[in-house]
Amino acid sequence: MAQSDTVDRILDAAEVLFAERGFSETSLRMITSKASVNLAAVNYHFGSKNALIHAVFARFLTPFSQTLEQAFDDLERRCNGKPPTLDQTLRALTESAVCMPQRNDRGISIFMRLLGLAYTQSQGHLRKFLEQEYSHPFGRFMRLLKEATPQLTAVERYWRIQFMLGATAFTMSSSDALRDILQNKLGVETTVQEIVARLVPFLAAGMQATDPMQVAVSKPSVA
Amino acid sequence: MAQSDTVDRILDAAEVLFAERGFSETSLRMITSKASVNLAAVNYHFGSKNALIHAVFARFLTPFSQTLEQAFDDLERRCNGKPPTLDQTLRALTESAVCMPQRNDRGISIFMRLLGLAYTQSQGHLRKFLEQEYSHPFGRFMRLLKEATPQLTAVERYWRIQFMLGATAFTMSSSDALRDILQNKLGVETTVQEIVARLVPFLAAGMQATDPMQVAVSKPSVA
DNA sequence: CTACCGGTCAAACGTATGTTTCAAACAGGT
DNA sequence: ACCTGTTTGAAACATACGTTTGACCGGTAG
Repeated sequence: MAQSDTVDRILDAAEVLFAERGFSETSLRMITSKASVNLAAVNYHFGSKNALIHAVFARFLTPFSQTLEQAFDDLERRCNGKPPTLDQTLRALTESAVCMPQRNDRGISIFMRLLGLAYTQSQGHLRKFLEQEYSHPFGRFMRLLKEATPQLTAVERYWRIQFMLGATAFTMSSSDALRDILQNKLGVETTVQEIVARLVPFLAAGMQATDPMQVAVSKPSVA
Repeated sequence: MAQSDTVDRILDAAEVLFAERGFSETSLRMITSKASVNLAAVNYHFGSKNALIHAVFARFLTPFSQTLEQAFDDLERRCNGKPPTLDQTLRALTESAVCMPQRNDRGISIFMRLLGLAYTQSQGHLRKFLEQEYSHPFGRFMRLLKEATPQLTAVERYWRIQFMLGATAFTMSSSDALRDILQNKLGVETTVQEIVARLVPFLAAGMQATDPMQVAVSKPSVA
């Protein structure tokens, strides 16, 4: 305990509380009291609440983006030259997320929810931070998606990617609550791995649905 | 102007600001100054900020749920006895939403985003309010979905409904921004009706994907 | 021993929030 | 015109927030 584990205690507490309650609804006083550190420690070590939020994301996202880039490298090498399929691309992403070394068993669940919140809550500073820090793996994922769905027009693909993002971010951002509901209503336990295993086929099927606009062009009066 | 349009001005302003910034991030002072009414008017007319949030939802959701129930009535009458298909059920929902009398053209977009926030932001009071106020049409929609997808287990169907909700709420909530991006990048105009026309086949395809868990049971070692 | 320095602590700061107060303005019925 | 209940107005209220301050502690180097 020679040099402060204060920083880690703050990050641990902040990560959990942010995931449970959102960013604005979580005060520094809640965080510091959960972490059993002094209130001033946050501003001393991180500078501001926003910087703390960035640090929480960076602690997970930096190793994750490295894992992901490597997974993409492996995937492209295995396909030597040919573009990977949609299913392969989605699995590379989800498996990189699931297989990250976790601090605890709820780690992946917590972080999925944080990512969902990042998209949902209007925290301009956070989106800017994520964009300029992690644009490379994100752009690469987009390129793979494009190559995996050559049958789609650019416009149709654009919208379907939004649909995928939405289903993912939304589900993950409330996955704890949803899991509880499921447990109460149907008495079923669910892991994040299971949710992801269910989500990927749903997304892949949606991405590969026949283009309604193309159908409309070729068979304009179909029921 | 005999009896206060203050109430409506507050609701109009609150609806827009909540959709743009979320609930906690929107103060009563922002709302009252945008609405050009006195700060105290909110607590006078609604009682509290939470009650104002409820009123914003009720103003849209009450007529919508009536329209929806009627659309379900029509649908079931047309199918006399046989359960409606998934596609029919989804269209009944989306068309009821799109055809609601709008206060302005962005009305549907604003409200989709609010629904998304209601699910996402941890506002216990809101979820409780929505559940006990609109459980009937919601339960009816769920029953129709169940009858339209008899091949799914209850658990799988539950999650896929969440995925659908997510894709819809997310896309609709930011459809204005997304439409602008699309126009700038690809020079394409898009209407809300078109987005819905693209969304429904995506959702239907996702809902009808083969169940990954069933596959895993019957062919455990499939690639 | 002294001087320093990274770190912690209790306390305070300024600001913004939701809510309350109470007097003034207004409407409609008689 | 005069009440009566309803609606607005400006100001204050108490509270919670993020941030800053300055004293204090425990090593380590000069």
